Amino acid sequence: MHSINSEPRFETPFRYLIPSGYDSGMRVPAMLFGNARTVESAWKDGSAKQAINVSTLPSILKASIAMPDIHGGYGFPIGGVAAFDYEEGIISPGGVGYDINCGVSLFTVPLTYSRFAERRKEVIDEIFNRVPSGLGNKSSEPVSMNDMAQIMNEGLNWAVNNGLALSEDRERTEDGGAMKSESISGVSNAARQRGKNQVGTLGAGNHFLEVQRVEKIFDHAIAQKFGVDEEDQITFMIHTGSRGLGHQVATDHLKEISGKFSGPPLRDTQLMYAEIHGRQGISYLGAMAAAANFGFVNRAVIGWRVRQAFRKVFGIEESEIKLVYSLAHNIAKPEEHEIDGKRTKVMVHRKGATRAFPAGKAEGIFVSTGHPVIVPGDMGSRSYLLVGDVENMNLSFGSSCHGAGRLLSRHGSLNTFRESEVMEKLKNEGVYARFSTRKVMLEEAPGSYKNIDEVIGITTGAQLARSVAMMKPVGVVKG
DNA sequence: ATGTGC
Repeated sequence: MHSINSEPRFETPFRYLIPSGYDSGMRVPAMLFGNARTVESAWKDGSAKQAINVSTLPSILKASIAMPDIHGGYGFPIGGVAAFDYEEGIISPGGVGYDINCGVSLFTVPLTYSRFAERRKEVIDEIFNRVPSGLGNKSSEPVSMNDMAQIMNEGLNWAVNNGLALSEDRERTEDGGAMKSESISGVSNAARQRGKNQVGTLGAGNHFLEVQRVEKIFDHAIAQKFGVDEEDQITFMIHTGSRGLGHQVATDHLKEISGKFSGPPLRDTQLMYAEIHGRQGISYLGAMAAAANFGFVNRAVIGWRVRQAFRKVFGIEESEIKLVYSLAHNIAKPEEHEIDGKRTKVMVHRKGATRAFPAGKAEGIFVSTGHPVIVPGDMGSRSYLLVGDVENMNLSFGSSCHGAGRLLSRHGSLNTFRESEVMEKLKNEGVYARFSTRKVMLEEAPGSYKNIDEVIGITTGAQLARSVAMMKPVGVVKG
């Protein structure tokens, strides 16, 4: 049926090609970074098919790309990267996801593990009490609508001006924590109302706050430049996004774009898109940037609460706790890439994928090292700090993976695990955990996620990123 | 992922 040239195949041990001849609608190939097992899993759960669907969209360039942690998402796969011609191309809210600027931040604390362990429970309880978590949970200090406008327009600058972040945090945040928004008028009043009560809140599901111990440093020179000085050092990681505000922005714009869509029939209505420079595209992009800025502020404010908790328990000044990096793994942004030997401006969609430009290409202070890539594992497992590798500009639009990906469904986890054994397992692993609900504890139980080491092995083996350090959780706060 | 499932 297919010619030999259109058969999907491994081009290299970690690169699986689905040629554009595989399916009549494909405009470009689909390229899955993975091994035999992850690729099989992508065919099984439908996410490989989703990557193929993305390759049929107008103005897509080079390839529809997937990271080794690919799994099914809304229209576009999670773990997907797709770039569209900037001048005449499209923007698709499904290629960003509902949780706009879902992302991760990593901080270092000047404490060794042994000193931390003496007061582990005290400081984790302190963090749990200062950082609201769980579905629908609200900030203890709602901001004004005027603040909301500033947060959406100026991003992290708002947090710095209000004493909730350090000035230096800006150079350690993607895009300085302030994406340019043409206009925030595309953020509905409902979205703003949801956001004003959620500054500094963690949320639920796989969002978490984790205190960690640096277990292994792979690249001492890069680690030191990132501020990760030695093994046994304490770090903390925050994984959350733009909460109800970003979700509302996605909902509003998908509805608006779908209602007036006039393009050719889509394979999947969830692939709905707008022209980048059309009225709807401009409106969505402005609102998306506003939500992204809210996400950067949210992670920064949570980081500030944790800094305060460490000050209270250990007497460490906020300024001694350094941000390594805060990044977005659900975002679309204009970038320049070389395609077929030509510099081309593209709108890169990364959904469950991390920008990871290598040395020489990276933004600001990271030009000499490459961008840090923060890859959280599941609780009780480990997380990785990577750095963009030189080859990835040609392979993946300078992108890397973002996490482990679920193994069991939420429902499956609820049926599989028991409260007592989860707590026992965490305790045995040396993790003190606080949860706002029992349901989330079970849904996020160790064993619910794929092995993070396999994802990292593929990511580094495929030369998307290089390992810098590995961290083990020692305390967890979850929704 | 998300104040409201199919």
